[in-house]
Amino acid sequence: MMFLIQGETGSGKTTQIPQYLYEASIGRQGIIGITQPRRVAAISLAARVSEEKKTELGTLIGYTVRFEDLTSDKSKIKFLTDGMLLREAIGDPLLRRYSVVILDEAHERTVHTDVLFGIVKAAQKKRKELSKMPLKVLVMSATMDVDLFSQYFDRAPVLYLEGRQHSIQVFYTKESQSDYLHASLVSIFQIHQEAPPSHSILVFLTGQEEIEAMSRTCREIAKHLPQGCAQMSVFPLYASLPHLQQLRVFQLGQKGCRKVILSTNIAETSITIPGIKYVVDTGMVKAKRYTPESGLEVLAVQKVSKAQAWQRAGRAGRQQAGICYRLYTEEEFEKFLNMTVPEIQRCNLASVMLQLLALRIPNILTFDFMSKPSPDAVRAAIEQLELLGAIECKDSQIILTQLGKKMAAFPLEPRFSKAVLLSPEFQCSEEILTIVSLLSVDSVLYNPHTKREEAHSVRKRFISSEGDHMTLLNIYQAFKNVGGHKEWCRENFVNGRNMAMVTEVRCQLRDICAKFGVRLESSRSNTSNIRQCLAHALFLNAAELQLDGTYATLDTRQPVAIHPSSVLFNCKPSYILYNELLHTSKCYIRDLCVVDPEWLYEAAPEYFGRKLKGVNS
DNA sequence: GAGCACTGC
Repeated sequence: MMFLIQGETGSGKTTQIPQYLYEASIGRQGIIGITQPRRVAAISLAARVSEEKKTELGTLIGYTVRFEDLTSDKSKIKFLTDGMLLREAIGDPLLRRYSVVILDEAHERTVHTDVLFGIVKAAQKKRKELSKMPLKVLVMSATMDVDLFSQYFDRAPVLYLEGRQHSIQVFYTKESQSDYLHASLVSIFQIHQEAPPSHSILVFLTGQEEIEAMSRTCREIAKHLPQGCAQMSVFPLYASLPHLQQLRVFQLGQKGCRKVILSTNIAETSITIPGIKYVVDTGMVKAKRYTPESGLEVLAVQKVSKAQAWQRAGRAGRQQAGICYRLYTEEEFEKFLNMTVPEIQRCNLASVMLQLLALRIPNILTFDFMSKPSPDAVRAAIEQLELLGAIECKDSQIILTQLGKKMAAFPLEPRFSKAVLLSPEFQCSEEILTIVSLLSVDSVLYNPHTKREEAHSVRKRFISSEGDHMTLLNIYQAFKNVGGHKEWCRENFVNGRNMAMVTEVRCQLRDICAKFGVRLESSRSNTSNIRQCLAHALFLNAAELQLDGTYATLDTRQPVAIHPSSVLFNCKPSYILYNELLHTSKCYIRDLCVVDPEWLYEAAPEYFGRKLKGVNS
């Protein structure tokens, strides 16, 4: 059985449907699992349904997210992140514990949901063949892309639910706007002068810097408005804004004072702000794209999709009828893509391919994706995994190696799990675990731009001439030496929350290591072992100093520059590893580690032999 | 001499 449910936000589908299914005894033989793209959503939905059922959270209704499992043997309805269900599937590709799987928020098309589409489809078929308990699948989406879903799931029937969304009037500009920042300023103050101050305005912009600059401008203009005009409070909103400041958007506005929220697309899905009457949509978003041929990631401002524009407009009609001003013409809107390109077509696939192999998918090259990634991206991922020793390609068969099997067990990018598994050979597992943990969470470095100089000078004592990895390691070790004080974090411009996360991730990785009997030891004062180990795992991300003083990557000879945030910014080591290559205003490499070229050759002699030949010919 | 959108295991 397979159903698609299309229902707008507010239709109550996510909280009600699991309960109906449970009451109809469909959950008798197994669990009803409901996936969510975000942790907070999984947790809060479980809490809400549990309350409606008047049960204690974690008994009949529970949730599972990374680091937190609030379920018991009694749990029949379980909310979990899509990534978590994917992890579970690696241990049990048939998802035997589940009688129903509900993939919610499917329109968001996260990589995890996209892989799950294929997994549940295959599990359903396989369970039928084996005459096991049938798997019922429900896919829930808020947008009209259900046709694509229906087609993928063999023309599964679609149920349409009525929403409780209020009507929204949409206005376009008459003429194309060359400067969307200026256009949004004009719109904000026009609304401000015409509408009652209790009507809040939500403006969609592209990034932190733009939002901070616009906040300043708005506040400045608001100061000089004519007598009788209402006051205005401006709230910036973006993900890297400290949590407490994010929460300010939920405060009730002062009487007679207008709330203006300037936000990134975080307000599109993750954060719902009450009382929005007006939405101003610039039609722009900052998004990452990936080029498999060059391995280049590009972060650039681009046009939103139609679906995204509708999602934004919808934010105006949550509590009352709303109005959306689009700062582009209707003709321009018609040229927007219907849907945002799913993430699976915009990312490095190494992790995904490794997971598919761990899921024992017979042929990952022909895996039934709803939206197929490009053959180039698949090829690049396979190549990467082969170079890392995770897979072997024999007679057009791709086989997961013993190493690859272990790599797939870590919640890490393949190159990082490779570093962890190699670390015993270099007697530096403790240090590698720390470094990898530091790299897999948001930066622990806190750089408020008002105290930039101070942060810089305080951090000097941690700087290692061997690069950013070693500098981060120094910071972590200093943090541990003082017993992980909050006070210490404040004094040293370290983000305490992210540091706490590092500790949690490190514990999880340590547990997985223990399961595999990975020997854990410290290299003590020997740092070259650590860098050698990194070289053996990150050799695909190496750059070489050129005669003219610039850098080029060894992989594709892409010219790159050291990012100014690196401790190596003013240095010119001959060979460096980098964690990330991102094109913003230039091609920058970030998070660097000084290495010896011999280590690179040792790590992958054949590969570097090939690369050298390429240079000479 | 930059300034990175957003998630997740």
